[in-house]
Amino acid sequence: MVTLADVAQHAGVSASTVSYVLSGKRTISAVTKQRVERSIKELGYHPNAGARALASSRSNIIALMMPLRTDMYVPVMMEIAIAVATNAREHGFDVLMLTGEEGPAAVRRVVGSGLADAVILMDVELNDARLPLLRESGRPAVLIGLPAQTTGFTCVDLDFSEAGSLCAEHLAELGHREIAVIGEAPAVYERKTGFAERTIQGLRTRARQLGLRVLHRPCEGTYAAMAGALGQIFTERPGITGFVVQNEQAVEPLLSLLRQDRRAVPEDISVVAVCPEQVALQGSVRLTSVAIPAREMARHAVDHLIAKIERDADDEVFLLRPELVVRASSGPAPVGG
Amino acid sequence: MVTLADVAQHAGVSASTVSYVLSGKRTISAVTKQRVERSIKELGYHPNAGARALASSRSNIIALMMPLRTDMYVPVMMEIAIAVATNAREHGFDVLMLTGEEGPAAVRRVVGSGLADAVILMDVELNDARLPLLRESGRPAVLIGLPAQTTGFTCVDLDFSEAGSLCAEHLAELGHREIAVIGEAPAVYERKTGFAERTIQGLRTRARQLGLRVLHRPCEGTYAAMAGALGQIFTERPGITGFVVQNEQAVEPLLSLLRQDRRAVPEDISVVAVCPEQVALQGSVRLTSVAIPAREMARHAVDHLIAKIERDADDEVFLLRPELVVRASSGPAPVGG
DNA sequence: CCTGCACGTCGAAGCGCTTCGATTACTTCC
DNA sequence: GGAAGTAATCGAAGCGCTTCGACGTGCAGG
Repeated sequence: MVTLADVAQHAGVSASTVSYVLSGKRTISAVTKQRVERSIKELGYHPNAGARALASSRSNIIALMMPLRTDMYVPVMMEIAIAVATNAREHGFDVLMLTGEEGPAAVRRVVGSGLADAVILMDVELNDARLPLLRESGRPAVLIGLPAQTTGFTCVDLDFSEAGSLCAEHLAELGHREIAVIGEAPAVYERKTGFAERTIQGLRTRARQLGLRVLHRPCEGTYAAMAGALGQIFTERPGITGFVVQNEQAVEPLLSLLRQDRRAVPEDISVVAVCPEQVALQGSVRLTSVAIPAREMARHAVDHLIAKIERDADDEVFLLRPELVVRASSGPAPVGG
Repeated sequence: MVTLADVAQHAGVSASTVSYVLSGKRTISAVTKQRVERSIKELGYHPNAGARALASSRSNIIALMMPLRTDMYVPVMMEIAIAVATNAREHGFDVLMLTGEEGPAAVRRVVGSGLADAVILMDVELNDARLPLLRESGRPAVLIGLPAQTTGFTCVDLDFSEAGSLCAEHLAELGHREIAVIGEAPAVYERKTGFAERTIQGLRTRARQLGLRVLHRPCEGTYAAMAGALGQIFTERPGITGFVVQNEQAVEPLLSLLRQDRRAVPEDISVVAVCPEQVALQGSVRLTSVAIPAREMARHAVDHLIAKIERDADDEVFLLRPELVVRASSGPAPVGG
């Protein structure tokens, strides 16, 4: 194992000089710098992470706490995770992956031991047990999601309320008067993550203003569940001509069932989804949708976290503006509907 | 920040005693032990990870190198990642998430700096550029997947060849004589990950023995691609009555298109999938399938890696035995087919 | 009674790095 | 021409932990 001292000796300088070449925290002459850099390369030197962390009390590691459950938004979570990792690397940070398994204790452990310099929390619940711990730890943190109480944290999320509102607007503009919202599985609502509620609330508010009638049904993302829900929905409200779906797993079942039911999309029924772009593009119908911008969220989260670590930036709440893209699944309400 | 020394002082013992209480590497009297443990609790002490790593040259971190691309097997990857993390924690290890982005350099960095004690590589290609680096680093490593040259590594993977074989057998037993295999997207084959090839090869070998005629078509997991492929397939081989699908994204498009085509599953057409259990259970039809056992793979990988770290266990190749579960998507070949 | 051995504890060295003065050698400016 | 500064480098302290050897103590065996 090659150490700083080895490099110093090889280059004929002191250890501190090598360190300063590496960190750039003091001016070093071009000649010395080159000599040191050559030695580093020749010896194949890699600074020891542990020693570095100990001496500088900075690990250059960000902890990313992921949801344990894989029942929801898997692609989004994965995309966020990968984007966080990629982005963090650009700032010289690595990412430690924590699962929900360990619960709030994980936060204490990772932060208390100085393993991570900062934390990103995914799948944040309204009254998340991890938040008080994190707050008192004083470590920089960014939440992906929106808890009830945001003080002390930077939060990044899609403005789901606005997303819901956009969906209502779009369908209203197309002349629809009665719509159904297929929501996430009931478990998601029970978990109090907030985003599902915010969507439906934003949608309802706008719908009221526009004179749109709304029926909301949480629904598991299986064919069976969807078939059940759909039957009920049409029995209860035969006049429904529009669907808003916020449950990526439910999208294909819905489309497939409508097809079996001889209801044409978009001629008879319009469908708008709140889902990752990929889902909207890849299904049997190119969906009119509001995208969930996973990468952008990850980018914001990491950038802000780094800013907090390095020059302790202020807390902020980033509510990303949703955009509705019209594709092939929505159209004018059928005449006489 | 509370240190070992603080705890020692508070408990009225020396620092080394505290250390030994923590590690259990020397016998400590019950009395002292309790006293120390109380002090630890009272002071809220957390050992500093950096100092520990420096002193012991063990970081208790495993690096998990994930595929960058999210074009394939996302749920499987995610499930593996989470299972790896969960499992590692049970052994007192944390998991550092590396993406493919950085390429082989990531291996060098993480291993050279002592950031990680060991590495798990996912999405291993036949002649993966990371392998030589890893081999010369001498760090314990486990590969998920099967490269051309396995010496020096422990590998964990599903026995895809056997999986293919099982699919052929099942369809042959049901009386099918001509089948089609819907494979992964062409890009997956070009990438030379091997598993897709192994499946088709195992399937072909068994099919030959059983007098089964096979048509193999790699296919993107979109409706459009699937529609195109399906058209071609039935034109080319109208007698086909069975499908084997190894592309989780293609499963629903296939079922949906068959339905539109008025071909009933399983009466007219049998479908067998090689996919995660969840996909097999959640679609419009409960699929006869060979499961991809993500968790089991993760468990094997972590357990063996820990064994290598702690008592440097031998390299092994774990080829998990696939199991075909019969569900609603396969049945006897139609008479006169 | 002394030797030998296990047990329980301590002290000190050292892991590889960062960082804070201190030092030296030049400039620059009045 | 000397004071004052600046640039480039070095030495040493110390980050918080692990670990090795040493040092009592108490007890069994000869």
